[in-house]
Parts: sequence; C-alpha cells; structure tokens
Amino acid sequence: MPNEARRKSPGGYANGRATREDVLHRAASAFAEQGYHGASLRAIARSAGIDHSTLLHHFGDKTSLLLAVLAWRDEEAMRFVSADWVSAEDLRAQMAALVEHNRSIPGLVQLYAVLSAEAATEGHPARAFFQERAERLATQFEDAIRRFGTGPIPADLHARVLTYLALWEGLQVFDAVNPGRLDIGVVLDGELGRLLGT
Amino acid sequence: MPNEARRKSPGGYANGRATREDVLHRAASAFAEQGYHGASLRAIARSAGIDHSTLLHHFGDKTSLLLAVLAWRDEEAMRFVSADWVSAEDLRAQMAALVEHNRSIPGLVQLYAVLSAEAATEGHPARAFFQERAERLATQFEDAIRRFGTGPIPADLHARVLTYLALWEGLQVFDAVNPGRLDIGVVLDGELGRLLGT
DNA sequence: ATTATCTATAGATCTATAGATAATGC
DNA sequence: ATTATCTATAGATCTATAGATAATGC
Repeated sequence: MPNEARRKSPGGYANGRATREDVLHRAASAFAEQGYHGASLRAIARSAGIDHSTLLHHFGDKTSLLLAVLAWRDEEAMRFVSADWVSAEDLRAQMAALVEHNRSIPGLVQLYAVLSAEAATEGHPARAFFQERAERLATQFEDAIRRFGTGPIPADLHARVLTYLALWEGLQVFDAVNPGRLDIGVVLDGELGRLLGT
Repeated sequence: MPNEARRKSPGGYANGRATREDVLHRAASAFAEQGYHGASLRAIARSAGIDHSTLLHHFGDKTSLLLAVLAWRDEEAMRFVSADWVSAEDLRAQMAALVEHNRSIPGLVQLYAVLSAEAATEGHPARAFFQERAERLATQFEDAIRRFGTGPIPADLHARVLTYLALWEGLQVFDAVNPGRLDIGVVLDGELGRLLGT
C-alpha cells in the first residue's frame, strides 16, 4: 500500500529533476576540488545558477548532498564493475575502460581520493560508504578471479585483491597530482594479469 | 653580512618558539581531519589556547601555515628515508619502521592523503610540494635499489618505484579507513623485497 | 494541489589587519 | 628594543529556516 500510494510522483516535476542532476554534477566537482568541508552550498548553488535555498529544498542538508553525489558516481562506475564479466579478457578490457573513464572526468578521482581520506576520521558522513564499497568491490573481484583465473587460487586472495584496490587508488591520485609521469593503465592491467595468473 | 646581522635571534623568544611548535601539531591534526579548506585558523588557534591573531602573527597567513606543517612533517619522516642505508636489510627494516611510525601518529596518514588529493587541483598551495616530494623519494629509492639490488636492474625501474610509492599511499589510506583489515607492513615489505630482487 | 524557486533573515563563522598592552632578554 | 599576545574590527561567507510567489501537471 505505501508503495502504491506514492506511485504518482517519480521524483517530482521534470524541471526539478533536471536541477537535481545539474547540482549533482557541480557538487561532485566542488567536493573534489575543495573537500567536503571546503566546498560551500552557496558556491555549488551559484555554479548551478540557483539560489542555495533551492539546493537545500532538493537535498535537505549538506550531508545528504554528499551522500547523493557518492551514490550517483558509484552508479556510473558500476556500469564497468557489474560482475557480469564473461572472461578474463573481458574483465581486463572493462577495467582498462574504467581507468580511462576515470581519467576523462575532471575531478572524479579527486572526489574519491579527497573524500575517502577525509573519511578516515571517525564520524565522517562518508565513512561507512567507503568501507562498504571496498568490501563490495573486493568480493566482486575475488569472484571473478576464482572464475577466470588460471593456476591455483592463492590462500591470501582476499588480501591480494584489497592490495590491488589500494594500488588503484594510489595510482589514480599519483596520476592526478603528477599528470603523464606514469601510464597507470599499463601498470594496473599488469597487476590484474598477475592476479589472474597470466 | 646579512647573515651576521640576523644572527641574534634564532627564531625569537622561547615562548614564541613553543607556541609555534604547538600550533604546528594542532594544525597538522586539523588539516588531516578537515582538509586545508575545512580547517579554520580560529579553530586551530583555539585548540592551541591562543587567539587566532597570535597564530597569524607567527605564520603570516593560512597558506604559509600549511606549508610549514608539511615541511615539519617531512623533516620527521626524513629520519627514516635518509638515503644513508647500508644494506638491503637495513633499507627494509627502516621502511618497516616508517610504516609503524606513520600508523602510530593519529592523523598523519590523513594529512598527506587529504592534502595530496586536494593538491591535484591546479593552483593548490601544496601541489609543488607533493610533486617534488614524489620525485625526491623515487630518486632515493632508485639509488638504493641500484646499490643493494640483486639480479639485473629492470629497464622500467623508475616506473616501478613510482608504483611502489603509489601503492604505499593507497595502502595507508585503506588502512586508515578500514583499520585492521590488512597488514600493510607485510604487503609493503613484500613489494620492496620484489623490487630488490629478493 | 503539488512542486520549484526566490527573498529575507538568523546566527555563526571565516581570513586578515590595526593597534594597544604585556612579557622577554639583552 | 624586540617579540608575543590580546582586543577590536572589517567585510565576507557559511548552513539552515521561514514564508512568499511562480510554475507544473493533473
């Protein structure tokens, strides 16, 4: 019943939905460049061409906006990490595409890097998000390696996958601060190949 | 002559020097937890028990305070990465000690992680600092590997060392957000051993 | 009728400067 | 005399709320 009752509005009017999406884009850039505390609602609203009170009408408060940004960006990335890979080659190709995707969107790497580092503080609104995300990604990679890997499955597979994910994060930050000094796509593919026993 | 003329004051009075050092500690924690933009001079000064105008008397402006914090922390870390290692074992032992040192100081990893990620933005006051730091560390490690490494020196040694440093950063952030889920000391020592050809 | 948007405002906070007062160390 | 510290202030900005007006879509 509650589901039926709420059916009528799939997220409000069209202009409202458009505004929300635009704000998400702007907020992602702002959080990436200034961090969660450094980015201001007024500045984000201004860049979207609306008053900050309109922004708050849509997102409630600043913490909710942050979590909405993270959920939205994660949804995008999940197109690549969808766990429906069909082979080791497919997995590697999708990961290569994801690396390029991340590089092509200004501020995306920073968004995750800045926020995940800030999230080390206990009580940070994004902390649980990052913990759950790491666990979820690790599980998906482990499954893929068990399915596609040649050679014996190492006993410390979990630790190896977590290390691979940490390397990924570290390389992306390095590449953002030192553009062009390292071909991180090659490095990451090499690591993934090693995990797959190739 | 200018050197002689300035000799008299080795950094002001004793109480001033004590205040500066205390502020550095507090500022490091604040930048780590809130990022550069999120940490406020007033809050840092308050935690040090002084007025914010006193803080500014000592450090001039916020950017100078940030750079002073980074320089101070780097000086501490340089006790470990001093490039006067005497053997591969010595190098590995010192790196293991550095990992423990970093883990033992609350907020230290966050300080570097948050700021280096923020520094990906062009024009960030700490950007040049992180670029130069990566280059300097990489050079020192390359030298050490050339001296102590067994087996042939790989052609892509530079890339490998940069990757090792990126892994280091990524693992430290992971460990801060997900405490205890990975023994990063073991992982990093394994990588360093591989670089040394062991 | 519901949703979106704005104006206006509260109350707190920010970086930075000017200038007065107190402590330090020769 | 130099250095350290504070009070006071400027001018801008912050998150959030209340309430009025306009647009949307049935």
